[in-house]
Amino acid sequence: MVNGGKMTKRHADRIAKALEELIFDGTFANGERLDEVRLAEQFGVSRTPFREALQRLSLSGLVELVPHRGAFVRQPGPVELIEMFEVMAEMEAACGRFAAMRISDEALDDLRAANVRCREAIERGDPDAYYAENERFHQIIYAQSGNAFLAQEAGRLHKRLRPFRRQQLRFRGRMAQSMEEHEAIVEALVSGDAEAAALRLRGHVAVQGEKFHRLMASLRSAAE
Amino acid sequence: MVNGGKMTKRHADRIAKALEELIFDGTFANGERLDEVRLAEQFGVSRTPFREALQRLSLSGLVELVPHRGAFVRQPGPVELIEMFEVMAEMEAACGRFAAMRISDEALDDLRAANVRCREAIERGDPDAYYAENERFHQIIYAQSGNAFLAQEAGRLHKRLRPFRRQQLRFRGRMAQSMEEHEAIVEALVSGDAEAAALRLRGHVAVQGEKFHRLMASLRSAAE
DNA sequence: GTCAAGAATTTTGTATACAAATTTGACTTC
DNA sequence: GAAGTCAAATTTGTATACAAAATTCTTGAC
Repeated sequence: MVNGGKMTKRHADRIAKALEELIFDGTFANGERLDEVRLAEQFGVSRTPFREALQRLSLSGLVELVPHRGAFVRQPGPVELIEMFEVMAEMEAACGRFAAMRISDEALDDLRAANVRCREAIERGDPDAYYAENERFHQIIYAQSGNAFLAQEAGRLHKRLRPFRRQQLRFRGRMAQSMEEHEAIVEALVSGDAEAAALRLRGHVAVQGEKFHRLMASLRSAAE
Repeated sequence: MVNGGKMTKRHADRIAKALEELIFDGTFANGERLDEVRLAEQFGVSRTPFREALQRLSLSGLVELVPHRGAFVRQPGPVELIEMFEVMAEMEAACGRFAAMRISDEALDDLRAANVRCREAIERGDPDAYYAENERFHQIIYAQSGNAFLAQEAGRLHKRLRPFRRQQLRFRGRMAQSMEEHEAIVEALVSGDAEAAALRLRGHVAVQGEKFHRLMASLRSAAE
């Protein structure tokens, strides 16, 4: 019972979301300080709810809150990014390991359906549609881990890495490869092979080899 | 650069820590509402920093913040607890997998030293000392994963589960068994066997078989 | 010209005051 | 007597005012 989709009209919520977007978008540069008075006024609220929003973002790691100094946006650097992907890979592997034993038939159908739409998106050459279905694919696996806590944590990290994962798909041939990996993952889940599911999901998410260079390249371009 | 041990004198920090303790200790019952005005006064501060503290605790999952209703302490129930231990086991397994390849010789010595002190604690029949060294053992492995992000996440969850892990050690024979598992883990790390390290750490942390019943029993007694 | 010390200014942290929303209780009605 | 409705009273959410800390700018000495 986690305040299911109730439309909260709290200013703090709205601002936290907005700031999150602006940080993801790169509107705010990396070390930039978020001026409380200026931005609060810009959002049309007082400092109190604005600071609440900052508090939350600091716990998500998007801003660093230095005592008596202010809030600074904190984009992950190359090292931290690699680390986060490493953890993401392990989390997805864990989800896959559990899901192999716990997934429902309906969910398997949903995965297959998502993959079909993925393939259609590739044929249309539509990376956005592909990304949307890819997202759905992974969310299903999180949920089917049968572990709500794990699903939540995986979702959190996924959200944080979203812009970077998205970027990765724009590289030539990656969508097709990703597609094949998806199908191998479903196959492992269908046959209930926990280790294979874990291994394939880890490999699917892990940033290694060519993917590593591509990530670094995208980082460099983002920095300019 | 995450504000390393700097002694912050912010009220919000102090109160967040204090509340955390009180919730862990079970001073606050499960669904209990945390009255802002009463508790803020009790802590000798105004509502503003007190609410900041609540915000943080809500993001750690220790309290649920219902809009326009208040803050309610949220002790994990049996299901969530099992789920959290499941994730903890996977995280430690991941730490072990990485550490097997990345651990330093000094850290291996530290692990052996911690184990020696563990054994001494058992001989003295001192569960508190054992727990302290056990904690150290695991923290070393987190750090030696060579992944600061993973180490941080593992540490967070470890902290959250601390009271329950501690309780587990009080059961007859568990310390000795835990000790053996520690040594098997070190052995795997020494030989650089990533899969063995992961497997053994997962098994060490996982709550299954007899441990499950014990956890349930301790929960029941805590509820009364 | 550079560096240091200190005052002025800016900015964060906290307290208080006010507004909005929810809960509670009384009163009415069936 | 029970249920519904409306008003009073809490209680949360937000704005503003004040205090404390840090930064910046000025001023003076070497």
